[in-house]
Amino acid sequence: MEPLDRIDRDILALLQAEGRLSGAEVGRRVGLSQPAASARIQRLERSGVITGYRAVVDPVALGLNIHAVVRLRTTHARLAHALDFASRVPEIVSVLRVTGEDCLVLEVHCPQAGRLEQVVDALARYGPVTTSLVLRAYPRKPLADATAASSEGRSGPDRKER
Amino acid sequence: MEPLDRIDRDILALLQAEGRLSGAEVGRRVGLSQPAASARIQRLERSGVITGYRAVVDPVALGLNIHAVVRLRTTHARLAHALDFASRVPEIVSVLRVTGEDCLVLEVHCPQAGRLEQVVDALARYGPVTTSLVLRAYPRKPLADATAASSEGRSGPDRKER
DNA sequence: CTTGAAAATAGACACCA
DNA sequence: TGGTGTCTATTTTCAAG
Repeated sequence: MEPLDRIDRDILALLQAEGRLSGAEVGRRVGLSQPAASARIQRLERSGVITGYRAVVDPVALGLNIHAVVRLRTTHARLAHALDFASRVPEIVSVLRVTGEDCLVLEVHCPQAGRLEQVVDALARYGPVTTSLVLRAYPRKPLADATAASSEGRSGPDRKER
Repeated sequence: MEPLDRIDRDILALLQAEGRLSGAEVGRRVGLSQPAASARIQRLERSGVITGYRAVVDPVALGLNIHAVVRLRTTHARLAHALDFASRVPEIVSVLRVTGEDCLVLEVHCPQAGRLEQVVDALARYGPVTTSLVLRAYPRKPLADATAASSEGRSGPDRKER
């Protein structure tokens, strides 16, 4: 679990943007030979930094025209049931258990409003629900290493670049 | 933009789970020859169903120990500035513009609470903010084609399997 | 869509700087 | 650790059925 150096961070940025790059291509872009790049990638995979690779699919291209964020406020007793329900509904693609008034923040992709209504109604069995339609989803950003420089000022001890 | 058949949906499920599968391996698993599988994958890519491939990175492995959902309620005039700010802060990895009281739902990954405080404070310049710490993120599910069968009942016209 | 062959590439290894 | 060269395994592309 060594801290990642500059090259590791570059590799992560590359692979988060283009997950199918070959070791040789990654090497080319970060200034390393193919074996060296492949070795680093393997190290990142084995150490659990890279947990997998996913194809990204466009919801609209699948007819999933409605994207919503649903917040659910439930009781401790009902939480497990709500989670179980959420895990069984394919339209609920993301489940976050959070602190605060709401207990769960869910992301839902549905073909039409009617289906969203069904999902929301079903969720409402577990507690009060707040539904927001997503008007626009901005492109998700890659995760950057905590030691990487940020654009905003920081507090705490001086940052030292390794 | 033909409707996807069963095999296309299987391929999407496979690739959303394991984005680096080869055409040959995909073919094996869906019962197709390698050229046929590769052709379908290309078709899905070119038609915009598959928009890319990403490596998935573990935030904790990067020292990003704090994961939060921040909801921002801002004015129309300030919205553009808030979006601009969000795009410049690497810790803000997801931005959703939504309907309802809140205008934006943001996901933030920070190394420590101090950094989250900075981000939240900065966001608060654009309007009232509600912050929830993520206690647990359940694994994201693959997107399933709208024509695929769901576990819950549905309304509207009878479903017909093709 | 399948099979079969060819061309291109990627990944793995051994050895050296 | 990284670079080079090489060898092998895979992949992809293409021609034909």
